[in-house]
Amino acid sequence: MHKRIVLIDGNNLMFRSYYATAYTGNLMKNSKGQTTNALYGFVNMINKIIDEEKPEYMCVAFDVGKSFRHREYADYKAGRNATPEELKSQLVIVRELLDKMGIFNINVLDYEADDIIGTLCKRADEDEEWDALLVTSDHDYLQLITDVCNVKLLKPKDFTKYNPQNFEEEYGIEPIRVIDLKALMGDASDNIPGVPGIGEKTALKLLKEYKTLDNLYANIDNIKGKMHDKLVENKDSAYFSYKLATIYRDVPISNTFEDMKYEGPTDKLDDMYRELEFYSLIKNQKPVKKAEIETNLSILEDVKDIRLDKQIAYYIECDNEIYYGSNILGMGLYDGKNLFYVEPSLIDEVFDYTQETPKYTFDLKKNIVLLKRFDTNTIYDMNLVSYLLNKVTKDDIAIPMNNDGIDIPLYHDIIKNKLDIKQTVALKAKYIYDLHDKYIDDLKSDEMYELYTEIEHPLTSVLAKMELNGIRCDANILNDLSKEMKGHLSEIEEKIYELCDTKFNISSPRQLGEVLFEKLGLPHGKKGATGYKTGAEVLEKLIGVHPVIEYILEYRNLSKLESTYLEGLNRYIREDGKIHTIYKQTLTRTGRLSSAEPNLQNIPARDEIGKLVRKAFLPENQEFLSADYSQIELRILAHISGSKELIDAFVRGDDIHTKVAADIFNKKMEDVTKNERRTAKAVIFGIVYGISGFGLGENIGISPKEARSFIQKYYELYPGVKDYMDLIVKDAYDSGYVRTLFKRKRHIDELFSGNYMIRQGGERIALNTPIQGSSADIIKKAMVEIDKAFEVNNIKSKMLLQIHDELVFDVLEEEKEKVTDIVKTIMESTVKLSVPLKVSTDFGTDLYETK
DNA sequence: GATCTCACG
DNA sequence: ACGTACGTGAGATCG
Repeated sequence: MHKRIVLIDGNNLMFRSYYATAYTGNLMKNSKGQTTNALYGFVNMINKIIDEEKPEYMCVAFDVGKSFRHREYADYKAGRNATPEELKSQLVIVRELLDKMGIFNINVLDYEADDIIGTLCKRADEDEEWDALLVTSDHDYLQLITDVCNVKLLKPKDFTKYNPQNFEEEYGIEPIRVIDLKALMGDASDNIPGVPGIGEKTALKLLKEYKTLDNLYANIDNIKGKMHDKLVENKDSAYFSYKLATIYRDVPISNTFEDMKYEGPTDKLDDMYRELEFYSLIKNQKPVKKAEIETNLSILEDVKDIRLDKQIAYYIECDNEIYYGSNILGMGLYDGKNLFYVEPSLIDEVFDYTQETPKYTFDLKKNIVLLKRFDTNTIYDMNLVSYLLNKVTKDDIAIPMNNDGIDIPLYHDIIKNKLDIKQTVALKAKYIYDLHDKYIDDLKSDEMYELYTEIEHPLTSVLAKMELNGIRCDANILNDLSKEMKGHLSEIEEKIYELCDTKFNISSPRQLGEVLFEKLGLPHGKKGATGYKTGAEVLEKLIGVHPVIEYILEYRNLSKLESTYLEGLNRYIREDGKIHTIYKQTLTRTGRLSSAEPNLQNIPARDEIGKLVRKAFLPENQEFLSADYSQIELRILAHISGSKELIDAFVRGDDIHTKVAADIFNKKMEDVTKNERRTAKAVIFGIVYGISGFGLGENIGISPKEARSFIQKYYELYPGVKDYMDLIVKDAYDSGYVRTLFKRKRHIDELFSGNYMIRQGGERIALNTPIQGSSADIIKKAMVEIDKAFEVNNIKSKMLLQIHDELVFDVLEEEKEKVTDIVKTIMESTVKLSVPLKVSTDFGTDLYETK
């Protein structure tokens, strides 16, 4: 019976894990600031190996410092980037982690991990009793493959296992010839020179013919031409490379295989995971906690058992993430002393009884919609606060994933213990209660307490009203349009098949690409990850090249309309004839809202045919009122940059695009052409997004050079804007975050990425977030005030939709004037900037007519 | 579940 | 040499 040992290149797997996620710039960290991304990936890999191979013996080898190769060859591994500090610190911790996992790990001074593994492999080769399996992503190891010694090679997606047979099938050479292969082709990552001009393809071809490097040089005269000369010239380099690529197999290692027996993790492992905050990996929960929870929990029978002298926390669970119309499963309640489970039927009574008591919860908006009940004494919503504080939350759990140093059981412990709904909701209530003080302190010290109390918290009730109210949508109108569209679609479909002389699925980008660019041979642009790109941008350039293009564009246009808006929206019309969207208040990175199930913030508005969908949206009362901020983002840019020129233009009431066009093109405003205004508009938009000359050029169809000159001109004309851009980026680099007008904070980890592109992206985020986010702050504040004003003035009209810079109301005929006045006045004056805020309003009897 | 495409501000 | 505008949600296809 053979014994088998699994030998793992620890350095290699750690590097792999690190770089697998590091490029995004979002390095995973625990709450103490220790980077943990490589460790997390590493543990998962090790667990996978254990799971798949069930090893009885294991050894993980590491490099420490420089090896003998560095002495013999000064340039060895030269040109390699220094190991990042974030990885170095993890390479220290990983050893401790392996100890706790009960896995033998080793390093030997002067040698690299592959030498250690090579040596152990040699032992297995020479000892009848032993087999070995090597795990790495380094192809060098393939030279070690023998009948008893296989290699599990980590490829981009998964492991591939190699033995001598399947290796030879794939490469056409014996495993040991991997050394000869490296001698010829070299290895850029280790700075092994090889023979310049010979790559993998040629090297493999030569070795298939000559078997070995020695034999190749023995028959060098059989090779003709340039290759002959290259090989002769670089013979020394080839042999030197051969030496470098050879894994050394006589490292002094005193440990025996028996020392490397794997007997499962130690009981310290969970503590280590806890320290690293790898909660999902913790397996052995102590049942103690479960018992504690059970003894403390009681089912509420009499609401009078609830203590009212302090505050109480509650959490309500329902059976669907789309909470509108879902079923309440139960409520957890904690009064500072008692932990209750409340049956759904008793919830209302609890709110009646506790009316005067301050309450804390998580996701107040959901609660209001579920209960159709506004509790003015719910003064704290942990969901909103966690969002502002940038806490990690998970949707299905909806509780921050770490306990922030408060002495309560980790949420993960609850999950692992498979607590029932009663215990889960009760414990969630306790979390909300216990973390309250700390979170409020954090809000205050992070200067976002006011943002919370003045804007986000009151806004939740306003949004709940909007969701509960819903917007009327006429299914008949959608159906009629749908019928019409389907007719058009099948006509167009036939035309396309005819023109392409083949039937295929037009909605499949892949099939469409094949037909257009291979069958019809049309000129194609860039290829995407999986094939040709067939987006509207690409197709529009082909208009006129082939008649089918226009039909395809129309097909796309109509099928989008049909599936997303006509059929799509229809599914969301409820029994009351209305659509009730869910506004997500804790999702976007900038502070904007988002709308889902369905999304009512992207109803067609530009395209004439698409806009027809809007005819299905009808007021309950007489009319819709739409009020939208004109150029709010530019006004904010003017304000926060303090650009005198831009501020003056807005104060004068200039048409800003015309004004900028006049400045850029150096002419009077009245002489600006439509085209020039359009160009200026694109330049201004681009500035807000941090565009490049290339991007602007693409966008408006001019050369990058010309585009750059426009941007340059803009900076010269509005130096304040340029100064602001430089300053905000510098600030972001210094502090790691940016803020909006109301101090909403966004951390930008991308700025600290090793990847240039990601850093550039981070700079654009730094530029744009204060603008987009401040705009969100302003309209949110306006919404809160409008809601209050409606209440005070006993207005029956309703706020229905928010579309980032626009509000839509359902207005009673007799309130038209008053509502318009309230809305416009509040929106324009809720925040005083150094430029005026302008709001334009419009009425309509359906959404198509409005605006 | 990832990818592509397209709707909105 | 490379890649190139911010923030969203949703439907269809395909491995």
